[in-house]
Amino acid sequence: MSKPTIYSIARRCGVSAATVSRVFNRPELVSPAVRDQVTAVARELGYLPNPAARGLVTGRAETIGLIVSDITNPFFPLLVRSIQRTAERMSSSVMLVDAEESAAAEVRHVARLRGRVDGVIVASPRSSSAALREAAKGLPCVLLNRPLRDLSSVICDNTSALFDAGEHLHKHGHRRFALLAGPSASWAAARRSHAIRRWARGRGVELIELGPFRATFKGGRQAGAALLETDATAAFAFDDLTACGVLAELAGRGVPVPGERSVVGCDDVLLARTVTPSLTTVTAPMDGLGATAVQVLTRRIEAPGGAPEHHRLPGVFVARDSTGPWPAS
Amino acid sequence: MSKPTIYSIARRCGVSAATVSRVFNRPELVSPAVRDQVTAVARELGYLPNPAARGLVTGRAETIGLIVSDITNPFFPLLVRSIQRTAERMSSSVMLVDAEESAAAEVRHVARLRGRVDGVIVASPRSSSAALREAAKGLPCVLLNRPLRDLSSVICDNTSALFDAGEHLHKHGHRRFALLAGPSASWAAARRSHAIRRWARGRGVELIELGPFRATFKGGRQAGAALLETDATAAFAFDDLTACGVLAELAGRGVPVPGERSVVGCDDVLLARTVTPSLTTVTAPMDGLGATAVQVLTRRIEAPGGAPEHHRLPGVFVARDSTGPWPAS
DNA sequence: CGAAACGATGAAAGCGATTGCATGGATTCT
DNA sequence: AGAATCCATGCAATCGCTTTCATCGTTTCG
Repeated sequence: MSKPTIYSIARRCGVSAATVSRVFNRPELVSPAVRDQVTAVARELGYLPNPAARGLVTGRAETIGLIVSDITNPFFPLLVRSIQRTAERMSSSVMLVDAEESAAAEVRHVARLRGRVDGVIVASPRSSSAALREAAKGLPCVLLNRPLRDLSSVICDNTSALFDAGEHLHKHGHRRFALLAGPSASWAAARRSHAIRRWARGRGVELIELGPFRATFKGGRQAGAALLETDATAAFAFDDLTACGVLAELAGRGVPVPGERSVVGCDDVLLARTVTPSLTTVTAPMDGLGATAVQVLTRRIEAPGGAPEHHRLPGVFVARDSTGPWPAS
Repeated sequence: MSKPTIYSIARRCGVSAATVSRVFNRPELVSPAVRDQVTAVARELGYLPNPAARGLVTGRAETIGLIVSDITNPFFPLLVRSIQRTAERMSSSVMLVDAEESAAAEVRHVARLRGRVDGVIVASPRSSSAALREAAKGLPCVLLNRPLRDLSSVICDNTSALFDAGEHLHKHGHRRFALLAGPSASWAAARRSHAIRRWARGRGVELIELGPFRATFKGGRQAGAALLETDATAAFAFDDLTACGVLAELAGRGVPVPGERSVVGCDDVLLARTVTPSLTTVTAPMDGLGATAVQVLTRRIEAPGGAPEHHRLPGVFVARDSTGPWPAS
């Protein structure tokens, strides 16, 4: 007994295959009686439409591709989850691909995905803009955390939240700050550094720039060590992972946080709430980012001609325990 | 100018579509001259075979499904990466689905995947054995970290590594141990607890059983608190995440590790090397687990009738800085 | 030299669905 | 009542590819 098809159902119901197809796609075109019978038989036989066959005629795979630069980065899991949820609501599946931090792999993978998916989301791409543009040619594509004029993009803007972070520290009495810069190839790193510089200049406080450091725990430890060679009392880490490294380094050297130094992270990954002390950071609107990306992509899939959309979602500052008054009360 | 198909290529080359198809699938059947010409024209036109059309006739999607119980658990990223690599080598893609810790979602997702994939890997399933069996009926399936007679499985066995861990601690002078049990629904947790109990009994040392605790950082902090109410000098945490929680709790209360207490984790996730002190733990052979799972699945896809395979890969004990002599020297 | 074997190619039949068009019976309008 | 609509359904083409079988020109062998 091979897999049930619309034909086996049609035969059993004494109708044509077209009618069976309609029952699933345009039920309003079928009389209630037939509709019910077909539905019943389909269930009984355990019928499942063949996606390949459907895809062949509709030209849709009902699947989107998601390329992440590094799946081991704690930033991504929540993003993936949010994207998956949204996609599922639009009844598409997600093909996840990990580029393992390689720009080359990134474009290779969008090439591979082409044809198997209706469009792709590239999260925090490492590739050059030119490479991305080329790779996405003729394929609906949304960039996450990387603006690019001719492609759609959804970015998280932490500028104002970082201002808030600065103000928070300033109010606590801090006057000498350290900027622990992230990887120079990262658009987000550049943007964050820029925001912090701007704030410091506007506030007229001292800003010591260190780095760039890699966006890893280890990079954070190095940043922590570098921090201790300055007399900055508060530091902006590139992201939470780095901030955790800083925390670990300071803890290892017996430097109390926030007693002697305050540290702020960025992104608010799971880790941020769980380290000790819990991280003061900037919450990225993960759900919003993922949902928006999927929606924009869906729009581009349905109207491939349309103009690229650009969305900017703000992060929000959240104070926890890694920042405190200076001098310590 | 619509997408190139084997027909457009065939026309341009003055051959039949069948020949073009053969060039890609059974090149040895085509004369070198024709083969080269077709290849050249295909490249020139940017031809890509349509997976839906191919899938329709071959019945293969060249895709495998991967269901993880919780993508935010640091155990998974490396596993995903390894599975993806292996799948890619067999030129299949991976559809990743996060079950968000829900048993119901797990089986729902394997149902959804059915038809879109050639088979599925379910990693650390939460569902009941009966539910899994039912869900996998007629679909090639491999379970990761959950043995089940009638389905194939690949499991990581830490029994002997945990013995090593015990011996390591015993040699360091520890005589009173705590077992911080993991979630009762987890097969891995049960197995680990069992191994530790067996070792302790064999060694004739005292074992204080605490828990079960959730397999989260927070669960770990609770476990840490519970640990401090006993006079055990060394503790076996369920996994690294939990162990990190324990470490954080002890650090928060000013209890030096490994000075006053030793802690061992399990899995050796990225986190384990990066926390302070770095975790003594049991390294899971991630690459092996992922690769084996994909290979077994491939075999089941190609020979759906075959008997289920069961693979057991041992973890290996690795001593780092969270364990030390007792009493401290 | 004729028969057998072979190698390269083409014609055509699906794979399982969607969908535009035709059909025919029932309903509604004048 | 006859014409005009409308609704439910069927027919058949189509999506792009794979694959079996037939064909036909060459080579090889006895």
